[in-house]
Amino acid sequence: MITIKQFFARISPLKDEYWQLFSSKLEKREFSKKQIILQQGQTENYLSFIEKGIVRHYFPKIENDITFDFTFEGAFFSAYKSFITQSPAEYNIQALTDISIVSISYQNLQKIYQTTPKGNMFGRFAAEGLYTKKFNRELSLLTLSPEERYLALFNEHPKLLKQIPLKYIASYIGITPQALSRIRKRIS
Amino acid sequence: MITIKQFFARISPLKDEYWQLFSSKLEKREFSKKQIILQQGQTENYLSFIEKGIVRHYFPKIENDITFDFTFEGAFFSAYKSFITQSPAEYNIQALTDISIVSISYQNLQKIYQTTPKGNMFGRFAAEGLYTKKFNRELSLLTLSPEERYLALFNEHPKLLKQIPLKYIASYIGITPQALSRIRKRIS
DNA sequence: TTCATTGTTTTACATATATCATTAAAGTAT
DNA sequence: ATACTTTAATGATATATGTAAAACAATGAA
Repeated sequence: MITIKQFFARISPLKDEYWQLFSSKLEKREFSKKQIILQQGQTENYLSFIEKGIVRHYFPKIENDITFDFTFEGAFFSAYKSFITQSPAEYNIQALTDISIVSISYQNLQKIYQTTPKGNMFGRFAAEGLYTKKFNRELSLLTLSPEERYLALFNEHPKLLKQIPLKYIASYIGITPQALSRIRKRIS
Repeated sequence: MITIKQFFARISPLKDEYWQLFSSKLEKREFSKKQIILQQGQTENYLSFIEKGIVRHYFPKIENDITFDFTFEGAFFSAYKSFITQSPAEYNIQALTDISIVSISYQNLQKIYQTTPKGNMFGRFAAEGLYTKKFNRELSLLTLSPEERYLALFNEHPKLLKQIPLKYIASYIGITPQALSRIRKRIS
């Protein structure tokens, strides 16, 4: 469990007065395991911070979903393109565990942008974080083997990973569930 | 050859008055083939539009560079993270051909942001484009085979691809030059 | 033009993953 | 508890890519 307040406290340029403004706009939301948080075709209304739990981003397919992202405790998520353009999302977001998230709506974020000159700081911070994550992901897919990607993920989130079904992790790594099962056997 | 003015004409929300303001800040720059546009460690000062030529983004390595991006005519490029945070770039950007680009500096872009209420529109547009490119790239690396990635790239830029050394394309696709050589033979 | 360097292709072999099939285990619903 | 469904593990086989070495081609510098 990591509260958004703790998270903010670590971002030095964002002072108390900003937090006051910001926290007044936050909405606490809860979802149960396997629940769909955002469905393909809906427009993303929130930028969300995970206080507890794990979230999965995927393209729903008849045969096999394509899982392309996980978000863990202490990080922001959103169907970002849908959020900033306010157009329909291309994919689903799902709770993999029971989760607690804290969200700010598109409308409220716009208000903050307009209320204070430093308003954009948070939006930029979130955008940078999401962009950096995608960038690192690209490098991971480009330069590491599936086994190395699994180990990297495992080292970052050893406990949390145990709560994710193997087939989703396999898809995220870019291999079949069979192959991941063998990798696990090999490295154990 | 695609001018930035033609590009702007296609973005309907950005009207003439915006173009007037914007174009006055643009700097035309030229680089010759193989020239380094931005070196690792330098801070990116520009967001640039390619009117003519091809650009390569890569991590310089002793043994083998890691080429992770190409930008072609008619698109924007920047060491984006370096640009928005005004901190040192992690990688190199190089001209693969003689190129003509049109750039706007960080300072001038900030001025535009402050001058007009619609100022952010352009910045957002550029950011969206770069984010979308990374997103599609992630899907490509996740769901396509190296051969399929090569064919996709080839179909998008059949002529331009001929101007890029095989080893850079191989790195971008995530395979060795030998493997790409075999793929080319196989599909020809 | 010549020589040296760099880039590309080819061959041989090792290996990891894909695919298909089967069995075991876990999870879900009745 | 039982039956049913989904997920995971295992085995056999095929294939694409990695690696290493060598030949060949293209490029650039002197």
